[in-house]
Amino acid sequence: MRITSKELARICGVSIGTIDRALNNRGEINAETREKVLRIARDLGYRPHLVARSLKTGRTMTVGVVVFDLDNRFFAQLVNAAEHAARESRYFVYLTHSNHDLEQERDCLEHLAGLDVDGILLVPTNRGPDFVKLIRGLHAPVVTVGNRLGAGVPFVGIQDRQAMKNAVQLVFRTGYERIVYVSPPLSYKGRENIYEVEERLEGVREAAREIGIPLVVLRDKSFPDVLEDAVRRTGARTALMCSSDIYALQCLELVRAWGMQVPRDVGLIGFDDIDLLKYVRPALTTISYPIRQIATEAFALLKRLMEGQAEPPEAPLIETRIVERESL
Amino acid sequence: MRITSKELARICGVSIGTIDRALNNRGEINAETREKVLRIARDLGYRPHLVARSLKTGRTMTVGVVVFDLDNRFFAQLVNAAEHAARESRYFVYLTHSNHDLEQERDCLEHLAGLDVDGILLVPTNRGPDFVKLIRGLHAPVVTVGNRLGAGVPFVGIQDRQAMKNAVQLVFRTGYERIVYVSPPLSYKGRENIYEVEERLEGVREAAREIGIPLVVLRDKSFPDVLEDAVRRTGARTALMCSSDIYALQCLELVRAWGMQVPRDVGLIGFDDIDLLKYVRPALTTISYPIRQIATEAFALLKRLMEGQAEPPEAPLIETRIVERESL
DNA sequence: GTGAAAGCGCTAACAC
DNA sequence: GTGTTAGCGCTTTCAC
Repeated sequence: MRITSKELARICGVSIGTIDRALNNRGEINAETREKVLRIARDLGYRPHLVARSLKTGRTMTVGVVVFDLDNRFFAQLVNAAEHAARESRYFVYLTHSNHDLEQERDCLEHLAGLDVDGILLVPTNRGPDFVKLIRGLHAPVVTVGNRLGAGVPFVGIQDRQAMKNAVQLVFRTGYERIVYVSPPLSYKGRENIYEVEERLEGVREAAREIGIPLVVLRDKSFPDVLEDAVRRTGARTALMCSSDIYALQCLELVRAWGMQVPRDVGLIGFDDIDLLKYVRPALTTISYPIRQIATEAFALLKRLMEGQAEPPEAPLIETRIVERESL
Repeated sequence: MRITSKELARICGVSIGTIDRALNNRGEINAETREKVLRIARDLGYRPHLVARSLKTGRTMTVGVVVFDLDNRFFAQLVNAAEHAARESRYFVYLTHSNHDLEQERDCLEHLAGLDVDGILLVPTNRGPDFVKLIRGLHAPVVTVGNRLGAGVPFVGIQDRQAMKNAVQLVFRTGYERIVYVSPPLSYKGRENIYEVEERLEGVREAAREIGIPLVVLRDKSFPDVLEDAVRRTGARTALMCSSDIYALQCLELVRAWGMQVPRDVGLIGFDDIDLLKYVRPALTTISYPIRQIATEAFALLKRLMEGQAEPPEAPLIETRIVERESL
């Protein structure tokens, strides 16, 4: 069995209060006594019972993280960076994962609240007033990432819309005469929060309109079936823009299958700059998503919230940059 | 503030004992009373305080996971699968990550023990008797994955050695006349546990000796500097074998840079079958690492251990299979 | 069928 | 400088 402070007190021949003073060096205590307690504690492998401490102090020094997909490289990086930031501030991480399921996401949040986490980092798939109400009822600060809930729920994100506008301009400047934008839905069970997908689409639309470059939007999951037709429809020089790198890679395969080459026959640009791009040829031009920075800033915000600081819920959106490689 | 069972009792006008009977439907209780309590609890958003429950019951329904690298796709999948398995058994996951640091790994384990987790899933980097002693002192069952500690520490893994022997045989049968095996060290700060790296190397060596096929082993981190020489040294048809897919992808790039083609000029085979291979051309032949299965079996074993079952610490190693694609 | 009370291991306030 | 004690929110045993 594990050794408790009470037992340690008995063995050291002092009171439990003295044990506490020695272990957490608080208050006045005889140096000799402290040394003795510390030594015996070490020898016996005493380890404070953090659950009991939490019950007493009301702080768990723990943050919960809720993502909807860990298999996705993207979230893995997010969790990684968050874990890193948390550790630096001596917080531990409860990882939960909602598996694209709206109900499971609510469960995760409720459970984390039950575990009395000091704060929660959430990549939401739910949205709407009921969900916001649930979040407020958690009695723990929540910071969202990726999908914005609005309604004053703290959020850290990037300038999706502006990023796409910049990309469209680059496409135009590079000499392309039309754009096919591939933006399939991220599929969840049930209703979805597709804030980023919508923002990016809006950015493309706005910029295309302003510039006056023709735009075809493919929003369906079955875009591979219609892509070739969309690309070859005219003789005009076409750029394929994708709402994420994963789709861009799919497009790359398809284009190759038709016997066309990137960028000679068609231009291609992705979004996210996922790390596996370094193994892809031709090297994909893309928009970088500063996931590390997002995670770090999100945790920093969460930390300030956990420490009771008043904060504006939404910090300025983070700028992105285009990573120009070979595909455009 | 959150609402407690005591307060709920006051509001419902019953005793705290009755509250418990209603909430956890135990023992005999008047149906009406129960309904009333349940209704009020729901209306008030009562949520059991899991920390307090744990303190009382001595079980946290939580498992700790310790990996040394989350940025690595591989561990992300492991964590993901483990989280999945854990959730199915109503366990929650504490994720910690040792960042390749031996000391940090020990910290993680100690902290998890302090958090009173019911069990721990560990991908160890430390090894040796002191580390095994530390693990035994945790007072929680530990299952290791990836690197074997021996000394009776429960372990779930694959037949690394046999997998490599099979691969060497395939290489030979396919008509290659010599092998260059690339197996750089996984770098940790300090001493490392490289059980799998060693097993794979040993498998290659044994099989090459048995078959009588010439073998060059490149164990250094700087293998890119000497690879070309090692490959071109003779006119014999050469197969490049790598201890992991990541190195195989690096080799692929290098081979291309010399103006050679895979598999026409040189054969290539990796290990792990990481998912990003689906975007790589030529498609890489590799050995699949059943990470999902490993995670699932590891958690299943951990669960039996947590439930107090006596178990042989090491289950039979899991078989692998070669995924034949285009590179060999 | 319900209430009262002890106690999990720790921290912190108070007494000596 | 040290000891004693209450109490965090829950579960569980024992009365009634």
